[in-house]
Amino acid sequence: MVRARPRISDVARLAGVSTATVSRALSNPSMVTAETRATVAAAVKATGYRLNLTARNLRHSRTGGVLALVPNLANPFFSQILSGIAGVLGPAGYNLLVADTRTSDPETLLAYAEPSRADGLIVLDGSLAAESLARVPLVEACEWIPGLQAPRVKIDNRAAAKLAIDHLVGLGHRRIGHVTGPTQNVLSIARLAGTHEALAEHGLTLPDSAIYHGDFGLQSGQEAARQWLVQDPNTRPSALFLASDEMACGLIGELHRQGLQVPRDLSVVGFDDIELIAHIAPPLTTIRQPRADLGRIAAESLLRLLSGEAAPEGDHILPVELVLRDSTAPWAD
Amino acid sequence: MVRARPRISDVARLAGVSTATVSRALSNPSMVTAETRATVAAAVKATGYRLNLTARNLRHSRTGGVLALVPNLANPFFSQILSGIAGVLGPAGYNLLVADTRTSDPETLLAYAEPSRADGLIVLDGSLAAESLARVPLVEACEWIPGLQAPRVKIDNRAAAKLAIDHLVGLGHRRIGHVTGPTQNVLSIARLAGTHEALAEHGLTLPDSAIYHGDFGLQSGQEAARQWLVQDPNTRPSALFLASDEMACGLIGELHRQGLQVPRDLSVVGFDDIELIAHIAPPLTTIRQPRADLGRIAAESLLRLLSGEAAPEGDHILPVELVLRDSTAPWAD
DNA sequence: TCTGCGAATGTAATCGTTTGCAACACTCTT
DNA sequence: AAGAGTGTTGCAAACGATTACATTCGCAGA
Repeated sequence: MVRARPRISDVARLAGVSTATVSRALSNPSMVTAETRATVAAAVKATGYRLNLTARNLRHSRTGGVLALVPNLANPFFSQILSGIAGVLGPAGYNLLVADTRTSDPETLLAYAEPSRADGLIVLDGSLAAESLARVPLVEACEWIPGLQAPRVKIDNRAAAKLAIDHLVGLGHRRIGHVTGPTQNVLSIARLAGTHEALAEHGLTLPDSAIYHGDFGLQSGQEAARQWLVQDPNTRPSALFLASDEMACGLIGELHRQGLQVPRDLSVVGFDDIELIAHIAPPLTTIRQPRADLGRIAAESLLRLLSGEAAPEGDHILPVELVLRDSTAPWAD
Repeated sequence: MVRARPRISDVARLAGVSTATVSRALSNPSMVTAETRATVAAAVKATGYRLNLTARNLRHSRTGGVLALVPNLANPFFSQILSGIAGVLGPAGYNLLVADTRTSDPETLLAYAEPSRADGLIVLDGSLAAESLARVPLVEACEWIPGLQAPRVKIDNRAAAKLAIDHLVGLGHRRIGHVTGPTQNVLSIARLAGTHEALAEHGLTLPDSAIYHGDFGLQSGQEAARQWLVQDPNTRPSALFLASDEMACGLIGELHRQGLQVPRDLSVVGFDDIELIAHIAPPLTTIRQPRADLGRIAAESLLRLLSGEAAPEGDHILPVELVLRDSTAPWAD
């Protein structure tokens, strides 16, 4: 004999008051007498009543959800960011929805910008079309969409590149190469530009032969290693700055397999400081991004936006840090 | 001059039909004439109408969302599972909500089992209380909650342990140790039991001194290494089976730092086959779990459950596989 | 005694869909 | 010509909350 889920009117009947009073007692307690409050509370307990969020959301014209658009859910890089986001959203009473922008077909993707699905968006993919996202409150995190006007939470990728390059130059390296991310990616572009700039400041250049095109993934790091291996040992880079730790892992793994040692034969600087790379051999020198903070701050910004506050002026830039480990070594030609 | 979002009645007025007809034309096209269908479609386009999901969900008494309860969102292990889940849910028209069970306070957590928040649950955390989840359609994936009656998608952890142990015994190892996960964790328990069993089949035992208590994390692998290092080299294990790859990384990293070599000084078998460990030095021999499949199948099972199908009989067991790499070597005492 | 006021509560409209039922227009039998 | 059957549409009642507005009541002040 299961009876349906109790509604507010069941509570009201039992408490001997109107539904309006129950509603007020629950969501705006100061509007009712302490006595009624107690009566209602008792009735709630007796009926096992639980608020129906869908109904409330309909009435309030909101959804209670925030959608994170992630380029690739399977990529561990995003898990910490999501964790940061979840940590803020949960306590604030919002649901965290996630969607993978790479594996969704464009039509579905368009439906995400749909205000009846989520109250706001956290966009982690810089390759989405600006116009399809124009209508919804959103913030961009990590990556950003050129031409899209929205609060951005990011790091200074150029400054980060400079940290890496300065470190390598300081160790005596003169032939320094760069392994990029996907060609169109805003991060790849910024990091490559930063590399160029930083090298120029030291009177060095980045020849095309020292630019290896990757895609942030392990395989492409491996591929970069292969390209490097067949270059002339006397002119190829003695140090590489890679746009992701994953690629650095792939690269180092391949070099090892070919009998070469890092940092003896090649110094390597990664990017991201993902957890594992502190424990591999050799522990990787890298640029640390505060991933959880990125998520946290993006979520906080979005909440402010949703609560009607004006969008902040400039971008929110988080500090990066060079983490020195054992994958770089002095070099003398 | 922004006008409010168009509703179904706006479309109806423009098309010269009733809201009922519009609704049917959109969600049940075969019920209306091709002609009306066209008229409605034109009106939809003209008004820019988009269905309000909250209203539909209220009417249908559903939420359109599925909630994944993840023990630790920051742990990359779960990202592939989530990816598998997302790949199924998206096309099926469900939103994927995620929540971190570790960082949520118990009260919030209880609210998750709330049917007005999600239509169903995918539980990835075996440490939750069975009674709080009794009411909602759910499936358990990877981990499971003892005493909770629900479809389970998992691997055979004992058989997996046996694969690892058989491999090590085959290489000549006789003193084989195990690094566990968190003590209470169902996976830890199963893997430890499997290790015991498999060793017994070979006439070997697992003394307490060869059991190292970890928590799946990198640090605890490091800690296990330290414990192993101070044991008598003549009696301590010559091979270790670890309940996670992360711990194996932590362990190997620490051994390297102390000047020991894997697999020369110690053979190591991990668990999970997370992506990176194929590229570290040495590439790790491990048990592969089909993580994306776990997520995919869990999501599919839940969808079946939600569509009213009866729950399947037994658990859904996915195959594991021993992936041979270079972290294990023959041993002769 | 009467008026005015504020606090607590009730009434009923509303949020935007879906859908059971009824109405209607046909066609086809008999 | 009446009745049955079929296919299309409209009416209006849900779904379950919130809230503007109305009402009631008690009490202070004139």
